Amino acid sequence: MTSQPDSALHSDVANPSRREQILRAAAQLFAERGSRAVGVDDVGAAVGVTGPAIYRHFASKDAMLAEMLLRISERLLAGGTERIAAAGDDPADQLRALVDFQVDFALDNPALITVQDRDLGALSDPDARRVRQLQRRYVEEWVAVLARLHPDASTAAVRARAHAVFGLINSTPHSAGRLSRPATAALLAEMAIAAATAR
Amino acid sequence: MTSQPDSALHSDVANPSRREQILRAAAQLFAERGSRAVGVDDVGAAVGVTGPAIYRHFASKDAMLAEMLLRISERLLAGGTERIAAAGDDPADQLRALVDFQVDFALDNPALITVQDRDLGALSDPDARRVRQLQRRYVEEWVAVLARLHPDASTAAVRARAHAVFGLINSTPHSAGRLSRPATAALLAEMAIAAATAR
DNA sequence: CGGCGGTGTGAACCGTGGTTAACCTCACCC
DNA sequence: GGGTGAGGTTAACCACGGTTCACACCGCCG
Repeated sequence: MTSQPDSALHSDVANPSRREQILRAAAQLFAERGSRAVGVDDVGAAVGVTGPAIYRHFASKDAMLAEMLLRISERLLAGGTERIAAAGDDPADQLRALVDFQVDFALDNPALITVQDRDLGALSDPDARRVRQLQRRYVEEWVAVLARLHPDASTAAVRARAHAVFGLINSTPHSAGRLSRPATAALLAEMAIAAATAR
Repeated sequence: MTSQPDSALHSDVANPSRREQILRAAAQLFAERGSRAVGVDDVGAAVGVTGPAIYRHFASKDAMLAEMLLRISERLLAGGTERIAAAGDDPADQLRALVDFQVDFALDNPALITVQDRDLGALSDPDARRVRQLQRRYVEEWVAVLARLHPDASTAAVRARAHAVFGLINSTPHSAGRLSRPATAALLAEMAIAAATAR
């Protein structure tokens, strides 16, 4: 799951294609200022290129954002499914696996977390629908696990619980900094489990 | 037509001044689409008026947003201080008071919650600084209480914990709907306390 | 060598949207 | 009853930013 010699059309972390560089820089800028507040020129400048050069790699600014959000949702859904499968049958183990996964993702990609819930509304209707569908499927993974831990709770309550746990873990971008990464991870995981299993 | 001579400069909930109507409509629209995506015309239309009419009540669109965010921060800080004072000396009681307060606020004003952390970056530097200062003071109220409950935790850890609890409670806008208000309030409060006191 | 696809540039185009200007109406008041 | 000021309206102004265009550069392949 690390660097392959890139036979498959440049998707390396070490030597990213220009397209990839743009996507990363854009994610960073979008997270800092909001997608509507950053210009195409800003994104270009961030990778050492002028604004219009972007259009050699993306059809439009909106297409850039759409691809960004779709990727995030896909990564989360795929990762969640995988972690659950690897965790065995005990719902408590599955919960811990999901929590660890989400905590790692949030700590590794605070910018993506921020963009995902701030700029979803800037997408075109069809794109927004696809992203929301992926997000919903991911949430349902959590709901299924939480439902087994709270057998007598309504699905509405379980879903609200899932969203609350996301909110807790995704608070990372707000508290970024002072605490060390492993300490933050341990703290968030502990709190998330406590919140998820409360009552 | 609607104007009612209000002894105290029109700040009624039942019969709000035009200025007040605008602020509320704007908060709603900003929450739904983001401040940069809603036009002055949209805000005007929402209160049955044309766009430029806004300028009879606000110096600019940015001034509108600034006043909105400043009020939120002030209400939170004032409310937090008051609830702590009314809760007595036991930090556990103080925590519960803060949690209940924040839960009520979040459930009563999901739009304001959304706008506050999404559009802070759209403020002018001086306005943003004032809002951040008020927010920081509110956070510090929480930190003080949490510190007494976790005597051997670093301030950085306690601050991260506070942000995580905010994230949990402020998840309301995402899970809005299906569950009844009192049920949601009870669930969020329970989870927040569990997360705040975990370990 | 010569064309060709891929990438980048500066200039120009143009819609959108915040803001201002000029004018209107009407309740209120001396 | 005419002046006044608050609050609206429409039309115009203007800056900003996404997008397109025409052109340049360059590595590569036949």
